[in-house]
Order: sequence, then structure tokens, then C-alpha cells
Amino acid sequence: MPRAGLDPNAVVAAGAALADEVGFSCLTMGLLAERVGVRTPSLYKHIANQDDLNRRIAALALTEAADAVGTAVQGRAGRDALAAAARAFRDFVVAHPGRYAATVGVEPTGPDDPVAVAGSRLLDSFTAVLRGYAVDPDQLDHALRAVRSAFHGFATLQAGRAFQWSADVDESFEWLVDLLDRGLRQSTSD
Amino acid sequence: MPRAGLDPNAVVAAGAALADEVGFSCLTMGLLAERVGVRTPSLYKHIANQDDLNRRIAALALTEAADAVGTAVQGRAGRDALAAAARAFRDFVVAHPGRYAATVGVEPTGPDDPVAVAGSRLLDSFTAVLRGYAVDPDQLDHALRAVRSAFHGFATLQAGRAFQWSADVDESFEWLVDLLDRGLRQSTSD
DNA sequence: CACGGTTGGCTAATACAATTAGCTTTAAAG
DNA sequence: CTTTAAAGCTAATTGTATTAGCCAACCGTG
Repeated sequence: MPRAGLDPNAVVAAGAALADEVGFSCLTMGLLAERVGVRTPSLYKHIANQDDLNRRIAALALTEAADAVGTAVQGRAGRDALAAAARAFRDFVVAHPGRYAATVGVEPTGPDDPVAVAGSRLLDSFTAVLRGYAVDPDQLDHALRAVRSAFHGFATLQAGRAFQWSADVDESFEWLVDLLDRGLRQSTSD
Repeated sequence: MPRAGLDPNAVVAAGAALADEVGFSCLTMGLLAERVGVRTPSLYKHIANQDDLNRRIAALALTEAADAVGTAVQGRAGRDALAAAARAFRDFVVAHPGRYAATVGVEPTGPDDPVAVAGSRLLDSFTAVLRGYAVDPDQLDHALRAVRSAFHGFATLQAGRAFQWSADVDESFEWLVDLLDRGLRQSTSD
């Protein structure tokens, strides 16, 4: 019985990869154990339980998304930054639908919860984008929520195959970015 | 053993109500059976299985949402209609988070699937709203997806308690509606 | 190099949710 | 009345999460 050389990070990474393959709702402890070459109960040496696994996958996904968006935004501003952030975010969700699905519905237990920390980092990246628009500081939170809602909604709908007609999804996404850009550019003029 | 007087609609309605109370992910056949005063296996006389139950709850939720939005939009146009539709939609999701959650992730089996029919009705209501804006007919699908994404995203984030800071959620929602309105009004000018 | 404790793995057992099989009774139609 | 389909029940099966308790492998220390 040679050791498998696992640790919590390896288990979480494998769980995230598996979720991307089979869908988050089909991610099962038995399947994950098989994937990492171990019997099911052994997983509990590395993670507390399935909820713990889910939260760690969610935190990983948010961290990766924040990195992707943060990198994409570097050196850009205004509409350019918005488009880059949007594309990076959606590319991530499309490439990793399973781990992103883990992030919807997790309630952080407190401000120190890794999920909350990673989520804040992602929001910070979007906040940086909004600085390129003349948004009233009092309304920054509202703008952030609006942009986040739009991107989150689009990504989850696409990941759930909720767009049924023939119109090109990429084109629709560009259209959404333009819509937000137009709205944001005018956000102080009324 | 007197009859409980159940039928599929009653079971689905009870399931939707229960999902709103305990959360969709906690909706269980045993819990539902207890709620309607019957043993678990008896539910299968009215619904095929849990997936069937979920789909019926989703179709119910979409129908109710379509009714709410359709009614709210009556006799309104432009920004007025957009705001009314948005409010009706969000009020519904906030009041019935469990049954709305049942709608995310269902893939209609075909155009005749009740889920698809109800979903189309909801989209039709939003399409009516967009007619109040001078959107290029070629881009109507894109506009529809954009508006849908924004409202769906906001509603699901709120239902998942994903908005953590202090800023007022209602105000944020109004801000989102304004943002979309500004963007849509300019949608033909570029 | 031995050795002892911590760690990571295993088997066995438990609990619970979904589902199926097969029996029984209600109640509605003739 | 009687007949019959529908609606309920108990019992049994399966699959998943989780816990208990045992054993072996690795790591450092003498």
C-alpha cells in the first residue's frame, strides 16, 4: 500500500478539475476518490467533508478568476478595460464551469473565510475597471453590483445552456459589454 | 387510511412552497411527503421522480414569473416598462427563491417541454419591454440576452446573499435599471 | 541503523435519500 | 352491489456521505 502523496490542495485541485468535467452537481466523493487513486474514506484525511470541499473549490475558483481578470485589466482603462475584464471573466467560467458553479450559493462564514477573501479580490479587479469611468464614489457599490450581476448572470446562463436560439453567444456578450459601457459612460450625467 | 386527495399539481405546488421555505437544495422527497401527509413512495403515484418534480417546479416558477412580469408591463412603455418588469421579476425571485432556483440548470428536452414553453412566455414579456426602445431588430436577441442576464444575475446573487456590504440592495437594483435604460436608449446610435 | 510516533491509507459499519416491487384499500362507475 | 383503476402502504434495494477503528508507511531522533 504505497502512499498516494495527497494533501488538501491536491484533493481540492482534483475536485475542481473533476467538477469541470462532469459538472458540479455530479461531483461525488467516490468519483473524486477514484480520480486521485484512493478509497473514499481516505479523502477525509485531507478535507473535513463535502461542504468543506465545495467551499475550497469555490475559493480556488474565485482566486483564479480574480487572477485572470486582474491580469487582463493591467494597463487598460475605460471601455478597453471593461471589455478585457469581461472577456477574461467569461473565458474563465466557460473553461471551468464546474468550479465556478461551486461559487454560487456559498455563504462565507465571516470576513476571514477564504471564500470571502477570494471574492473580495475578484471584486477589487472590477472596482479597478470602474475607476476608468466617472462614477460618483457614492455610487461605486451600486455600479459594482450592477456589473457583477450582468457578468455573473450571463456566465451562469451560458454555463447552464440557457441560451437556446441561434444568435451567436459571443456576439451577445460583446453586445452586453457595449450596453454596460454606454450606460457607465453616462453614469454621472443625470 | 383515508385518501390524501393528492394530484400532480398539488404535489408540485407543495414542493415549490417547501423549496421556498427550506431552500431548493434541501428539498427532499421525504420532507415533501411529510408535508403533504403521505409516505415517501406514495409521491411516485403523482410524479415520475425527483427530476420530474424539479422540472415541474421550474415550469411553475417560470409561468408565475411570466404572469407577474406580463401584468406589471401592461400599459407601460420605455423606462417605465423596464422598471416595472424588473421590479416584478425581482420581487418574484425574492419572494420565491426556492422555486426560482429550480429553474437554473434545467435543460428543456425540446420545444414542447413545459419548461421551454413557460420560459418563452417570460422572454416574451421582456421582449415587449424592449419594443419600447429603438433596438435594431437584428440585435433584439442580443438585447434580450443582455437584459435577462442582468436581471437573472442580480436576482440570483441577492437570493444567495452574495451582496455583503452595507449599500442598500433596493437602491442598487434601481441603479442597475437606470444603467440598462441609459444603455438601451442609445442602442442604435453607434 | 533501529524505533516510535504521527500521518495517511484501508475495511467495515452506519445513516439517510431515492427508487422499485408488490400488496391492500379506497372510492367511483356501472 | 360489484368491479376496477388509482392511491396508499410496507419492505427491500441502491447509492452516497460519513464515522470508527485498525495497520502500514514515512520522518525524525538516538
